[in-house]
Amino acid sequence: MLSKAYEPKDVESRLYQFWEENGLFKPEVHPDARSRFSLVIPPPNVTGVLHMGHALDSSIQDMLIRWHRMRGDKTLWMPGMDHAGIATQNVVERNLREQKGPTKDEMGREAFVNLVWEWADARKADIARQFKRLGISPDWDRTRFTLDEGLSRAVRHAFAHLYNKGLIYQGTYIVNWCPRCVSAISDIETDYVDEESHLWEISYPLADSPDQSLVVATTRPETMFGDVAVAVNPEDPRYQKIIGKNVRLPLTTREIPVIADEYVDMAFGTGALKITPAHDPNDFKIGMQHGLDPCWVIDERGQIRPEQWIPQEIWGLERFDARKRTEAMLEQQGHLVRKQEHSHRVGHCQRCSTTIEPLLSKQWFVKTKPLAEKCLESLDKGEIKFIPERWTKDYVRWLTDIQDWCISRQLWWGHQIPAWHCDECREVTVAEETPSQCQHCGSTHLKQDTDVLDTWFSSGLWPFSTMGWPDTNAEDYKNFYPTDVLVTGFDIIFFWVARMTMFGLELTEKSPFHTVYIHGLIRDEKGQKMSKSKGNTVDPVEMIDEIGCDGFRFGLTSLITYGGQDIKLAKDKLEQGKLFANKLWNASRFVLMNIDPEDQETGKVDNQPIDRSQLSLMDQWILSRYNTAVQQANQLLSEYKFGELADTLYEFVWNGFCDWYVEYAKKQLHEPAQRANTQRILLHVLDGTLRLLHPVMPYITEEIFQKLPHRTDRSIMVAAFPQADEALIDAGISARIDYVLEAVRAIRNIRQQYSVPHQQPVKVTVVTTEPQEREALSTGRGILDHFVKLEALDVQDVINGKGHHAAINVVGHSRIVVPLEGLIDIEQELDRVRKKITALLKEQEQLYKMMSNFDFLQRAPQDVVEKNKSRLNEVNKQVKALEEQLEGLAR
RNA sequence: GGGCGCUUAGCUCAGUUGGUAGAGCGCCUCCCUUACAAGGAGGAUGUCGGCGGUUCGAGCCCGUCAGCGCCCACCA
Repeated sequence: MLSKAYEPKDVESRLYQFWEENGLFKPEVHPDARSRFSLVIPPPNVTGVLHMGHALDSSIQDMLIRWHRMRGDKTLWMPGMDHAGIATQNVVERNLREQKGPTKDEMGREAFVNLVWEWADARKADIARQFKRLGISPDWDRTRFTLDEGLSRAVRHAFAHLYNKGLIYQGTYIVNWCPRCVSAISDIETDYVDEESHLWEISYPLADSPDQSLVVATTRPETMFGDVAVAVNPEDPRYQKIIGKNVRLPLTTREIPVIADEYVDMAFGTGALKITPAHDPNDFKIGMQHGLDPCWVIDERGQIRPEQWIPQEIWGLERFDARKRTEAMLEQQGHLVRKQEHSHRVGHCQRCSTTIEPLLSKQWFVKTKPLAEKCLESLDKGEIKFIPERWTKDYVRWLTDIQDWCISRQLWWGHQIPAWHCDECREVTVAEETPSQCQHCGSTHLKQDTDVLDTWFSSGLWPFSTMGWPDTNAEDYKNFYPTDVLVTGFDIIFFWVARMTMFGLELTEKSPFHTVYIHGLIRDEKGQKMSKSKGNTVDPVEMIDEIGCDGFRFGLTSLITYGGQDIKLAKDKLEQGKLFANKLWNASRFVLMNIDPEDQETGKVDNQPIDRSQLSLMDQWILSRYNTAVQQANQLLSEYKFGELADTLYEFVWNGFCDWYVEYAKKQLHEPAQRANTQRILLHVLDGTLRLLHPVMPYITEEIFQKLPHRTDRSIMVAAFPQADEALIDAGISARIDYVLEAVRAIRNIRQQYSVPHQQPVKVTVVTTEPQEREALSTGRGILDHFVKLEALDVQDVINGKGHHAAINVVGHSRIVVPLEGLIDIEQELDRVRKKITALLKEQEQLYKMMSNFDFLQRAPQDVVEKNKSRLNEVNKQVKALEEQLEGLAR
């Protein structure tokens, strides 16, 4: 027997242990399956704690994997975590700083990396523990980490492959440089923010006639010492005469040429652009085209280099201090023509928010064009599709305009680049395993490149590196690659999804998955993005403690939209999930306590199939609705419509099974002829419903399932997912019974409206010319009788007779009429209604008064105003309804 | 500068082949009836953002405007 209320806590830990101990998360539960289904989890960063996004993401994946497992597929869900290079290194460095420990440079590379490992290992265990609270079912024994030996080998293999094909190269280009992380970062790790700044106009005197000058406009005066030219548009009439001449760089003695380049916009600033190739991507391009050598001003920590072409006053200054000093010096020497307000977009490091310094430096790059083309071809061939489809556009656009990907990072935590520099011939040897000698000159004096790879490089290999690749004979690789569906948020389509398809198609010649399911972002109740800095994050584990895993997951699932809209986290939705779990629990209690054990010893009950020749109308109705729900559930799952799935199941369980069938079953259980069959139907529908719900609500369904007397499976996880029995879906019966139930509602409404006591039977007249409705009423008489006590049921074509004091409701094509004479004291009822109207009118008056006061004061709190408004609305409507009632009574 | 999404009940949102507007919460009335008061029964509620068009018929298709939000882009 089930306890009176569902207690999630002990059930959850007990069952999770049961599942794990019985190896139910493993593919081997279906050793002989003909079809298979596999997923890889988007590996969470070891820096993080589980947030609502993970909860959503993994709940969706768990639904898919549980569903497929129940369908008998051989399923693998590969779990794991990401080393999150830059993020993790930053956190550990910060910890060191807070503990006033040694800096990483004082510790040295090896000791520091060991420390990070220690920290990461602790975090990994923590994250796995949190994940398990979600009730998800990946095969934990396979847990991978992007820095594991196997995955590292995959990284080296991939690097060598791409290098040998010319798809990885080393080059000197402008990269986004974070002076705080002291590393290059990629374009998409840079966030642009509009900032209020200034546009400085500076006069550069002509070298041959110092009394004339050329005025340039810049947002970064401190970089002027790196200028190697001033560019003007070749069409610009203002500057025709000075193209080719030299100007002198203020505050220095250097002279630089005035060049012509079409890139320059004549309308912007003064139409003269200073060219600083070392610190600006466009300037770099122009400089290259004009054969100008770059001239560095700012170093990798964002400080001014001590170089002879830079005024000594600003040596070693931080960039923004240098800007102020430069401005002051320019002003002092009369070179500052103007300083205007100017807003523009400035790049920031995604990890630490530091302003990016575009810096010319030597880095490793992936040549992305050929890889991206493969992705686009694959998309054209229909090998991959996005749900919702609209994300395809973003994916295509990004791949079409793709820039080469800077993959080297000047960090210590990550995959060290498998490239060795020869001390003698200066050439590079790239190899999967540490080479003993230089490929080019045979020298043994080799030094490995000190940089590590962008963390997304290893993530990009995730779907196959976790499966044993590059060993293409690895069991998992053979059995489970390519995977089926990738479930993630839109924020990492570029970072991750596109990198996986690029690498997958190049390295394995297969798309790593055929479907990408993109869900919305979880926002807080006000619709704001959740973030630690705003302090509006919600801890899913706390939520689960509060409302139980199943209720939480159900609530979350019902919020998922097929359109991938962002999700505003509404607490009451989750509460609703909790209530639903409770409802399911109690319905199950009812079923179980109404089953007669046939055999006292084993507790086994009547295990006979449902006798289809003995079905009552309600039996037929519930079986039809149940099988419809089954059909829909299968359909909705295959279409990834999870929100609709939750709605469908909720509606069926609550409004179909509990509200009507269980209530009617109470009667049928008392009829000896119907008792056994009713028990079988209750059990059958309950059993099927549990299976339908299991992918969404894993624990409670398992807990109840294990109490079912006739079950043969050891766990609901391996019980078959229901398939609809179409012979039992009967639209005609459904419609007729739905009509009868509508009639029940109408009669109840009338009874309540006129306060007819429940013991008192009523006479009902139904006026209808519809043959189906007539028929439904006659066959459904028993149902009507059970739900609303009837004295007489009369069906006719037209209202006959005097019908005074009749209450009328319209249902379908019928009018349901209950004569009130003899049922209630009309005078008394009239009096009661009149009194009520008077009271409401009084309240109405008060509310109006209050509202006009609000208007007058003009500063009432919005929520109070709204509450009043809606209350007023209510009152008005009630008054209207009561007046109508009054009219009916007086007739 | 391009692109995308959203606007439906007091609140949060569903609503795909165009065919009588839905759910949950909240609100009102009644009920502790042994599955469940974390419940039951009943009820009220909408110019589907504005305007125009296509259609026998538009929340849905087309055009346009407005408000909100997001993404992308090298203009110093």
